[in-house]
Amino acid sequence: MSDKRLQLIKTAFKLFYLKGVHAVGINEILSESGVAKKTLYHHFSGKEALVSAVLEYRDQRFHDWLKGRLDQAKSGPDKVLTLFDALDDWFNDRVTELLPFHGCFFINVSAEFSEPNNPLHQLCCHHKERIAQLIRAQVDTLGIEPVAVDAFTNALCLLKEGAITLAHVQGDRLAATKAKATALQLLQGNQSVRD
Amino acid sequence: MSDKRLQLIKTAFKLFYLKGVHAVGINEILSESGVAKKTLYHHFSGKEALVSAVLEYRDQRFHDWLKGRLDQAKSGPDKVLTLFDALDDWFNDRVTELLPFHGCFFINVSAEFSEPNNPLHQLCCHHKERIAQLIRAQVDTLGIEPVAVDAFTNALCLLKEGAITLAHVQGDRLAATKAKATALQLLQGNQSVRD
DNA sequence: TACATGGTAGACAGGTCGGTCTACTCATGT
DNA sequence: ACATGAGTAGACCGACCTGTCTACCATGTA
Repeated sequence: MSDKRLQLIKTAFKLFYLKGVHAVGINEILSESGVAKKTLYHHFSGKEALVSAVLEYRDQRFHDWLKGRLDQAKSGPDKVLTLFDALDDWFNDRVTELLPFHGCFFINVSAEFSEPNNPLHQLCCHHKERIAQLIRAQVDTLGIEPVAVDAFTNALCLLKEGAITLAHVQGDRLAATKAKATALQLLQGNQSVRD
Repeated sequence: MSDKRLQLIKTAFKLFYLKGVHAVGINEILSESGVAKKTLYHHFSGKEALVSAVLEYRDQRFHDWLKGRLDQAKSGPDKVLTLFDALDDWFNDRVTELLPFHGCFFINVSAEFSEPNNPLHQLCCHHKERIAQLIRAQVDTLGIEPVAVDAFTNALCLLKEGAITLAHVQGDRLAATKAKATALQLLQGNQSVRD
């Protein structure tokens, strides 16, 4: 990957994430990154292709970060509860590699390109599916019945997205903590069924 | 409220909800609504004031609709589970007054105006708080301990927002059903503690 | 040496943006 | 009879948008 190309993607992400895609013009990205317009159109066919590349870039960064965090979890309930500790760090700007929290980039982009068959919207959907797979793998380690794995994975994904929304729209910095408490309650409920 | 003013708000909402605020120009709203530009600037000081009025309009409609649904619930667990039946109808376009589902308008607008101190963002936050109050009132009817009321209200809000996000970004039309199942599990967990 | 490649700076084109303004119509209340 | 206010149509302004293009500069390779 070319130097300038990456530079463009990083700058574009920073601005898109902060202000939204439609609110940021090509020229702003160029002046901020110090790259010439011709170079941009050498690497990307247009703005949409740049947005697409930015989505893939963020998908990779976010996925890697979360996988790293989940891999560190001790076996047992911690395998899933770590998810909410990671979210808590994200919401409260303790993860420098993700930049200051401004909601989920993919939810934000989905909001701007809300048609389900829009390619950018589909990239956002794909990201969410990858993250859900990551969570499912954690739930699998708990050793509960397959039906319960599905249900619990769904619940964790719902709580995760809910926490992101609360943290962003309502500025609720405790959202991850609340979600963790709910997840713990579900976990205990599951156990009592088994006992 | 003037006839033309309401017409502008309705048309603007339809377009903003479908395409996003930044993606829709004043001229499109005018030609779609058949209102003259001068009339728009007679009723609103600018585009931002129009967006603001649209947010208030949608807040009122959504709040009234949800309150109506929740009021119909039978006493007992149904008081809170009705919430997810209502969401299910919304996600699957069985609520004509809310227009075809394109996510939560307030989450979408928050994504485009993500600075917490932006007035439009704050209106979105205010809407979410009003809806949360509605839910809290339902939880109150369950007659559980005050501490549990807080926790359960938080959980329901998280599940609600999560369901909206899943339904929108991932196009998961079953999101409300999944959230309902999780809520039911929490409800049963709460009861087993009391027994 | 000759030439392709990736880069810079920035003028330019065609279009759209939000917003202002003029000139006109029409109903209503005094 | 007439002023007022709400409305229409649409020209116009300056700013900004995406995207193209020219002209030039390095650098590495055949």
